[in-house]
Amino acid sequence: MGRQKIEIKKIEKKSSLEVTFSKRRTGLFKKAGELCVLCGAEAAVIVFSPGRRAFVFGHPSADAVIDRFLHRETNSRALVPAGQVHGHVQRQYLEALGRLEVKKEQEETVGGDGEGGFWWDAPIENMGLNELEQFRGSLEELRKKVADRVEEMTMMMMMESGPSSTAMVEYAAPPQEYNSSGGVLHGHDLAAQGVPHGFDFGFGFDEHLF
Amino acid sequence: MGRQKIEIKKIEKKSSLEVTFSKRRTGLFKKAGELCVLCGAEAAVIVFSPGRRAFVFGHPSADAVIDRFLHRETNSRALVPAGQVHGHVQRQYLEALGRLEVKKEQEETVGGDGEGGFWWDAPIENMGLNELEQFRGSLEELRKKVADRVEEMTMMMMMESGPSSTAMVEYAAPPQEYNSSGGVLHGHDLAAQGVPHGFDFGFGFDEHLF
DNA sequence: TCCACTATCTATAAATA
DNA sequence: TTATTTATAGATAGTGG
Repeated sequence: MGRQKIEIKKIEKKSSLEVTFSKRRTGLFKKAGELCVLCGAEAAVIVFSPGRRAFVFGHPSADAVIDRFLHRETNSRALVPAGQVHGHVQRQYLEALGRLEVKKEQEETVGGDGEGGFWWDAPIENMGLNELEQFRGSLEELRKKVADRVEEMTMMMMMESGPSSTAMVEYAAPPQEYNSSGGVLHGHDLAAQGVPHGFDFGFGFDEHLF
Repeated sequence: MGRQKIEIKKIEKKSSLEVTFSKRRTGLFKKAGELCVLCGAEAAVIVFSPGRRAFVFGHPSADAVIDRFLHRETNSRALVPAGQVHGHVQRQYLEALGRLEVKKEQEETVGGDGEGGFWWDAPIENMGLNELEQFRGSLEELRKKVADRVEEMTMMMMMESGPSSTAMVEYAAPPQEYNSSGGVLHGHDLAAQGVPHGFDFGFGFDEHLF
């Protein structure tokens, strides 16, 4: 919004950066305040400037909101960064990449023979109604899993700006399930049964972000 | 911004409030993200919906920023003695951290070894931009594939029910669901109770100088 | 069916380069 | 200060629980 469009990447010119920081921080706080008033929400915003100064907004107060958050006294369906993860992830990723390649090849031969295909390519022509219904449910769950994953990745990519990363991931999980599971990156439980998890077809920040 | 100007005061119509909350929260997070990228800042935003759910944004992570804020890990020219005001919260934070650690461990086991996980569960946190893009492409492909498959099956099932069935075969999920459009206001807006109405922007601003 | 969001489209108000 | 990009009000539909 301004005389010209800008790319969302780090501003190099120090003076511009400072001006922008100041203006946008103000705008951010204002919007947070409006959200609170308009919707009766409670919110806290903490911003550290590149110069390491802390700016805080809070309603009813930053501490109150943080406190409430830390208590997780709610169905934390929080969006939190999936960020900084442990060292061996890199290796995991490489392995995953490997599997990915395999998958692609398999996909190319889809329809060919039953052996190389995936469960979702099973012939449905001969299934009974019940079987079909179940099968479809599984497909839908898989679809959500994938859709969620795509969304998550989109978020990550939006924020991606070098080696550091930001993303919003659903912390999901109602309170009672908290101790046993609670991340979108899961889905193992069902996977073990050969049944993919969840479903949804909403893409959030798919197109008009940044 | 929008079809018409609105006053910044609590929205009374519940359905509008919910829609507005969702949209503005999204916008707020986006702006926070832009501020971080543009200015190399770190920020956390915590929002509690009137429905009392927590939504959190953070870069590099909400916990990191909150931690930094609570510990005043900056050149302490703090206006408020950290220990005094925040001691309580700090302890809670540590407790929360503990829970978090547990969660992380669980997450780590997901993609742990080659077997058991699916490729789409690969950790994306440390992927580079290119890799992310590729990965996302694959996910999108899969998503389409699955979506098509679901559609095909839906068709099949409709045929399968045949001309005899009384049609109302509640399809478990997507094809045609009822809609829940506009809501009558109900009233258990608990969160709003504790929130002072009609504020004029004199609240909550708090700059922590260091 | 209700609840609490989330998505999408357009016209227009606001943020901001 | 503006010109211009963006966010979002309003209307409506869809989602998962």
